[in-house]
Amino acid sequence: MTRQIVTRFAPSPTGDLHIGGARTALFNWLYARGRGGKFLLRIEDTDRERYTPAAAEAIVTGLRWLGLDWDGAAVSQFEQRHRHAAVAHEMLARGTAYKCFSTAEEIAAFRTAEEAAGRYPVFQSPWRDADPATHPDAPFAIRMKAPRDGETVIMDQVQGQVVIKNATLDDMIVLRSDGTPTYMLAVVVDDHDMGVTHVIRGDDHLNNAARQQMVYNAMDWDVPVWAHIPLIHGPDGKKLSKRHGATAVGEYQLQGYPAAGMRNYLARLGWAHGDDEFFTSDQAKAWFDLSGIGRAPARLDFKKLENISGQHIAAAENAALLHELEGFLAANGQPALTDTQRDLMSRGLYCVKDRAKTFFELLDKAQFMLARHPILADEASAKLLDSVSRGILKDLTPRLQTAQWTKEALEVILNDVAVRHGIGFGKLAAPLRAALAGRTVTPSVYDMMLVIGQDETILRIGAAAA
RNA sequence: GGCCCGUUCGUCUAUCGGUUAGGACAUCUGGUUUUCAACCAGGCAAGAGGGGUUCGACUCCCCUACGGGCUGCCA
Repeated sequence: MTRQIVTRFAPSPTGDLHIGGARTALFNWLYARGRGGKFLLRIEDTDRERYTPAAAEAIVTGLRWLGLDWDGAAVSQFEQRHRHAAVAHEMLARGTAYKCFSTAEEIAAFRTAEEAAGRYPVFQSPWRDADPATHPDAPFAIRMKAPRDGETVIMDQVQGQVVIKNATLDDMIVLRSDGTPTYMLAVVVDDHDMGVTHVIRGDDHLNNAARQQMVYNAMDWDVPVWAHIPLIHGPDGKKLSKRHGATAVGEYQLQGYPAAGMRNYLARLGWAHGDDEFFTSDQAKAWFDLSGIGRAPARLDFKKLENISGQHIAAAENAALLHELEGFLAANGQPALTDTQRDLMSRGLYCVKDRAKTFFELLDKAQFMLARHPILADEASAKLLDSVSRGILKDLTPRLQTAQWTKEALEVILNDVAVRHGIGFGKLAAPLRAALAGRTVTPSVYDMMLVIGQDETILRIGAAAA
């Protein structure tokens, strides 16, 4: 029996959940969930100067919206600091780490001097092999005693075999002079303690993996499976930043993208399963594999996001779609739907959902269900309600009053009225659309009449024809 | 500067030595239509450059160019 797969998402809470981070979380989630494994969440909050509870909360909110559920409670890395320190001291005891009394100022001075001389060597602590008897009674940092010769090989599921010469790596600090652990130590200890079997993260950590692997070795721990995925770039190919527009997942929710569409789009960024473009999360879980991840950074394409988003809105169950729409309204600080509106929407969603790419568009197309008579005609549709058209609408009204409210019966009536006035159906539909919705762009006039019902239809036509 | 990673249509990608280099989004043309969306038919469009290896390279190797990352007592 093979070990259960455990993945994790370990963001640092420095702001909102970044779109790149969201994709990393998605990949971890897909990998674990598709294999009956566990997906864990750990907040890397060891940098107390930058940490804010609001940022940690934003990450949780973002993941929840995306529908990426994690197992157990979120782990705070900061709370594990004593455990990290204990491991650092164990490394000391094992002789795989040593006390370094060089001060930050000394190291900085060394570096500036070397750079001024045109060199960029790694700092080598003079205390690496110092006799403990010579140790001063002063604060010290604990540095890992990294091998100086040979090379460290990372077997990466995405990048392949990556060889890094040990001479290019310095003895990294694992425990600061104030007794707090560094990130390099903390990740390894936490991942080990949490039983993480697969580390799937951005390739900005690829070089770090070599140093972290040294910590695993120093502690005789099993090295996890590495998978370093390329970062996401902006449409111009540069590193994604604020000027590219939305970088936080929360902004995508506010812009009206459904979570399922977001997951689908993000999954296709840097990963492919043959020619499949549109798929559900269940399919993605079944298909997702590390071997399908590309090695080149991907760019954001909002047009494609919109397209995928529209497909997911069209394919959604009405009840679920309505529920998510209400979440969208709440997130945007919009008033909640009234019972009447919700009722109309659940009956009429079918005729608007396949023509909307986002919830904004969906709401716009659904305007005829949200409004009550009298309908305010916008400028373009008001022009359609001239005296001739109003006359036709007046003529239509008595027929509607006695009509059986089915599409077939309404078709007979409208066609008949159009013929009697010697106009094409389009000429009749245009003012009718204006009367019913006050817009020039709406769903089919039949669908609108059937959804809002006979009474409301007659009231709206009456108001427009007056 | 050093080290590491990358480079197929505008974009996301398929291809895992032999294909007319495929699909999707976008875009263009035509059709359909009750407006919009959708839909149908079709078009445009790619292996960064240069060397090798091989009967044969998008695929393997090297160099160059370009892009990205790391190089902290940040994460």
